[in-house]
Amino acid sequence: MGENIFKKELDRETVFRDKDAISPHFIPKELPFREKQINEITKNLAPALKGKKPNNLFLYGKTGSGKTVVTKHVTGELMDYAKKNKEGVKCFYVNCRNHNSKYKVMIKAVKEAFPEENFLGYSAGFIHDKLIEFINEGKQLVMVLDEIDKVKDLDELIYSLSRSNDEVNKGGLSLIGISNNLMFKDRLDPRTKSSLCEEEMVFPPYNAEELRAILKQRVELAFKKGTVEETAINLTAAFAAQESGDARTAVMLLQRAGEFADSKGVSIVGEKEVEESKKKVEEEVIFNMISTLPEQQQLVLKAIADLSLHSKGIRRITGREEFGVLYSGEIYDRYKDFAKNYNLNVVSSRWYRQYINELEMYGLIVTTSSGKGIKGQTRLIKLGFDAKKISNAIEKELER
DNA sequence: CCTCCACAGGAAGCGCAGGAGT
DNA sequence: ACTCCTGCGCTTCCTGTGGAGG
Repeated sequence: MGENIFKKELDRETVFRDKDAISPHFIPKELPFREKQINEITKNLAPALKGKKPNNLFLYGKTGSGKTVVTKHVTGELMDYAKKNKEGVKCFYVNCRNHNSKYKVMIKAVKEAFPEENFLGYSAGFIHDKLIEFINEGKQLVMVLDEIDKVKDLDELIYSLSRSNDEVNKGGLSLIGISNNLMFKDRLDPRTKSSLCEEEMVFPPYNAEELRAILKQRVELAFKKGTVEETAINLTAAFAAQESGDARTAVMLLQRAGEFADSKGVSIVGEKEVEESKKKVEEEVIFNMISTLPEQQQLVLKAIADLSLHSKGIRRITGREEFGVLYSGEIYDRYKDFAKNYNLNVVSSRWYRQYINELEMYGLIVTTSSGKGIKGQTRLIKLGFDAKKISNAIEKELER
């Protein structure tokens, strides 16, 4: 009673100083351990300032290895310089997850070139001509295509872009392609490949020590002084290093840990908060996995969860006693019951085995071949995560 | 040792949807 | 707009495998 709820919310104690600085989209001024990559990209793009077309560039590296952030940093600097010196250089960034076709990318490009005009609905030919017109004024256009593997007709896109360069006598168009999928290059037309990969660069994952330094830098920007314990940073770095050196998840983990501290009204972020936030992230990952699973696989998983909850639990396997181990056959029987209850069709046992294999690949279950003590040959199946949580998650999904 | 059990997983083929070709 | 093709999810059929039990 009394105090306004918004005032209360705003007055709330927080460990953050500038929360943006720990969001995954933030681009820090300093990018440690990426000097080499920054230099190379800079060297590659510099000719644009002298009116020469830079080489096309292909950047590869796992998620959270700094590809996007480094590229945005360098192109930002380039634009700064160009603006001050009135050079005819323009950079723009496209995430191909949202712009996943040649047409969409081209639209984005001309919109960038002529910001005051609207091009939606125009023919592909018109768009192409418009782009040529822009470059022909002697300008250099640098396109950054993030997640470039998501473009459906990439061969055509790259072909028509490189053809554009032949059609103009001044100016040029170059691109920086970014991907975390190295395999996708093999699916490309050889000409596309050689055009896109005039220069290539690999971004290695960060190790624990590097992650620690990155986190420290971000903590300084985003958190109030003394609110984050050293051990919390170390633990976060260790977690993220385990998970393939992804700096983005590291940053997210710490952000969440801070939010946890705030919501609990604690003024210091310690190991406990980091652990809690990791647990939460993991749960979300599991839930996301389950919700993208086909209905039938959800049923199989539910059968496994249900049996591990309600069976006697302990079984004697090769002398040892193990908890929550199930036979393939009993799971199939339970699955059939579930499917009938939900009025869904029942797949054959052969296909059920296929499901089991896939669930194992996703890491949701663990399987072993049966050994001594069990008649016949079967697979022993165990849930990879807490049965109750999985069971609840599937329950929610099935009541869609 | 042989047979049976309780499966594992390969091969072939079927029906269907959605994209390419014309 | 039409066919044709291809990939996908699935069933059917089949052979293989390691231990239990007589």
